[in-house]
Amino acid sequence: MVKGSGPSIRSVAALAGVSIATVSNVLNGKASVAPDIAARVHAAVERLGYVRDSRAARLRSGNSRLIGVIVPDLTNPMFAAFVSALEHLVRREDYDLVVVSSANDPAEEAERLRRIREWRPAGLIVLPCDGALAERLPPCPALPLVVADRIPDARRFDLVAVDNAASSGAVVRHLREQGAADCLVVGTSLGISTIRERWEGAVAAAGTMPIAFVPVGFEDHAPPALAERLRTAPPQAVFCLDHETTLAVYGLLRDLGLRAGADVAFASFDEKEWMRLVAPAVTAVRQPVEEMADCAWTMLGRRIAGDEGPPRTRRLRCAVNFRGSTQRAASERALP
Amino acid sequence: MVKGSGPSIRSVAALAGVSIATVSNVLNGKASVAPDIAARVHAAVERLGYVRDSRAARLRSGNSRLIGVIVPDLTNPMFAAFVSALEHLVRREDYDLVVVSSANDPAEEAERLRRIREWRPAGLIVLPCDGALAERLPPCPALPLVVADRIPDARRFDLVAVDNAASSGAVVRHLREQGAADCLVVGTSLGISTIRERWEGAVAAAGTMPIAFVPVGFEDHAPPALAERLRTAPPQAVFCLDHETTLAVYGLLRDLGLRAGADVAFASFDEKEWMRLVAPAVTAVRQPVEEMADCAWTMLGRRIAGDEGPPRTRRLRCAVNFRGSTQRAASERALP
DNA sequence: TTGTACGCGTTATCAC
DNA sequence: GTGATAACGCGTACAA
Repeated sequence: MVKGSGPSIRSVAALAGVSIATVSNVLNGKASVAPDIAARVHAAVERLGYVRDSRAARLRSGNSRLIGVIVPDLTNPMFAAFVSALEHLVRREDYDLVVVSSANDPAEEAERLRRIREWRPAGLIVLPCDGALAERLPPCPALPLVVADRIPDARRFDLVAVDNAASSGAVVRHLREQGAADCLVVGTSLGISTIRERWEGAVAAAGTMPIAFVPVGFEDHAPPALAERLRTAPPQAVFCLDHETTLAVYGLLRDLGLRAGADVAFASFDEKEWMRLVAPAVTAVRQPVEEMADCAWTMLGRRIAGDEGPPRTRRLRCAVNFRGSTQRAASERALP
Repeated sequence: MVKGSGPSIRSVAALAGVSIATVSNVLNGKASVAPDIAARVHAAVERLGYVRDSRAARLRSGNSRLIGVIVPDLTNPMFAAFVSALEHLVRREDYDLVVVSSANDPAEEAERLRRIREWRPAGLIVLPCDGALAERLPPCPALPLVVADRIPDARRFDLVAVDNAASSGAVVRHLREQGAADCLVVGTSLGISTIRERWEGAVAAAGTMPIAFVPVGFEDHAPPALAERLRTAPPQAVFCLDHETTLAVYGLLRDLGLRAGADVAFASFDEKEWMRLVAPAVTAVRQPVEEMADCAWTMLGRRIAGDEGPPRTRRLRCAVNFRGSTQRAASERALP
C-alpha cells in the first residue's frame, strides 16, 4: 500500500494465511481448493478491496482479453453505434475495449495503430480512414485484425462492409421510377471507398437519367458552389451519400426554399432516427451497423482462436426505406 | 517469437549488441546515449518491428497512462461526443482511453467499474447512470475520479455538469413570453439527476402557467398514454428534456397531425444538428459537451498530479437557441 | 553503459 | 488431492 497501487496478491495471501499461488487458484478457479480455504481467501479479498492487476496477469499468462478498435470519428453516430455494439459483444466474452479515433487523418491513424499495439491487444478492429491502410500497418501477421466499413486497397485482411453499390442503386432506381428526370449526388469524397462504391452503384442504376456528383469536404458543410448549383439549376432529385452531406444539403434545401419531397426528391445514405420523424419522412438507406459489428467480432474471434485461413470478405445488405421525400405524388406536385 | 507476442527488448538488445538497459534508455530518452549506439538500437527496433509492451513498462514504472471512462450509453450522441472529445484531450498528453458502457444499468455499472480497475488506470471519468454511484464505488480513495453530467447523491467527488435548471428555466420563460398558456414537459425519468434538475428549473420558471411532467421510459418510445394525452388535451407547448424524448415526441406530434411551431410550441433540451435544419427549426438547449469533457479532464489531471483538496463542482452554462418552433407568430397561427 | 533486482500474478514443479 | 515454492513474462530503475 505504501508502494504501488493498492493491495497485491501477496497482502491477500498474508491475510488469509495461505500462499499467493493458492490465492491465484481461488480467484481463477484453476485448481481445486478446499472450501474453507477459499472462503478465507475471499474474505481477505473483500477486506482489502483487492483487485487483480490485469497487466501483470496478462503479461505472465500471455493471453490478452483486450480488443483495440480504431474509428475515423467517434462523433459520427454510425461509428459510435459500431463501437457501442462492439463493446456489448466483446464484454460478453470478457474482453475490454480500447477505443481510439484517427480523426480521419491517415498519419494519426498510423500513429495510433502503432500505439495501440503496445497494449498487446488480442485483436484489432479497424475502420480505416482511407484505402492506404496496408502501408501503414506495422508488419505483424500474428495480430488478428478485421477491417470494417471502408475497404482498403490491399485485400489481405478480413473485411466486412455493407453492400454500398447495390443499396445506392436501389435508391436511384426508385428515384427514376418516381419520375425524376435527373439526379444530383452529393458525398464527402470519392476518395473514401464507401462513397466511391455508392456513387458507382448510383451511376450503374441511373441508366439514361443524367446524374452528377458533387463532392463536399468534411469541413465545408454546405459549400457555396453547391448552393449556387441548387439555386440556378435545381435537379429533380438529390441523393446524399453520407450523413454529413445529408445534414448539409437538407439544411441548404430549406434555406433555398426548396421543400424536400415537394420541390425536389431527397434521399440519404446512412439513416438516422430523425429522418423517420420529419415531414415528409426522408427516404434513406439503413446500414446494419450492429450486424456489421457482430460480423467483425465473429471474424476476429475466429482469428483469435487460431484460424489461419485466407482473408474473407463479407458484404451486408442494407434496408432501403422508401418514404415521403421521394414519393411520386410529391414530386408531381412540383411540376408546373 | 516462439513464445509470447513478438520481439522483446531482449531481441533488440541482442541484435544491436547492447544491453537491454541501453535499449530502454534509448527508447525512453532517459539517459544520454552515444549517437551511434542509439542508431544501432533504432535500426534493430526497425528491423524486428519491436513494439514495447506497455503492460510490462507500466507494471514496473508504476505510472499508468490509461484513463477509464464509463458512460451510460454510447449510442447517445451526447455521450459519444463526450467520449470523442475526451479521447482527443487525453491523447495530447499521451494517455489512452478504455471505454465501457453501463447500458444505463446500475448493476452493470458496478461490475464494469470493478473490472476497469484491473487495468490500473491513472484515473476514471464516470458518467453515472443514477445517483447511487457512491455505494457502488469500490473503496479506493487513491484512484483519481471525476463524475460528469449526472450528479450522484453523495457529493464526495469532483463534479462537472451543465446548468440544467437555469437552461431549462430559460426555455420555459421563453415559452411563457411567447404566449403559451400551458406546458407539457416530457423526460425519460425523474430518477436521473439531469432530468430532475431540468424539471425543477422548468417548474420554477413556470410561475402561474400550468405545467406537467410525463415520464417516458428509456425503451417505450412514444407510449400510448402520452399520445392519448397529446390528442385529447393538446398543450400549447411541449418541452422535451432529453434527446430520446425529443425524438419520440417529435414523431408523435407529426403522427397526430400537430405541426411543431404552428399547432404547438416545441422545445428540446440537448440540441442535435437536425433541429437546426428542419422547418421550422427546433428551439433547443445546446449542451457544451466538449467543454464538459475539457473540464473533466482538467479536474482529473489535477488529481492525477496529486491534488488532495476538497471535491470541486463545476456547472457549465448552456446556450439556449430560440428558433421557429417556439415563435409567437407560429403559435398564434394555431389559435382558431 | 551494464547488471540485475523488481513490479505482480500465473504456472510448472514439488512436498505432504 | 492440496497447498507451497520458485521461475517466469518484460521493461524499468538504480547501483555499479
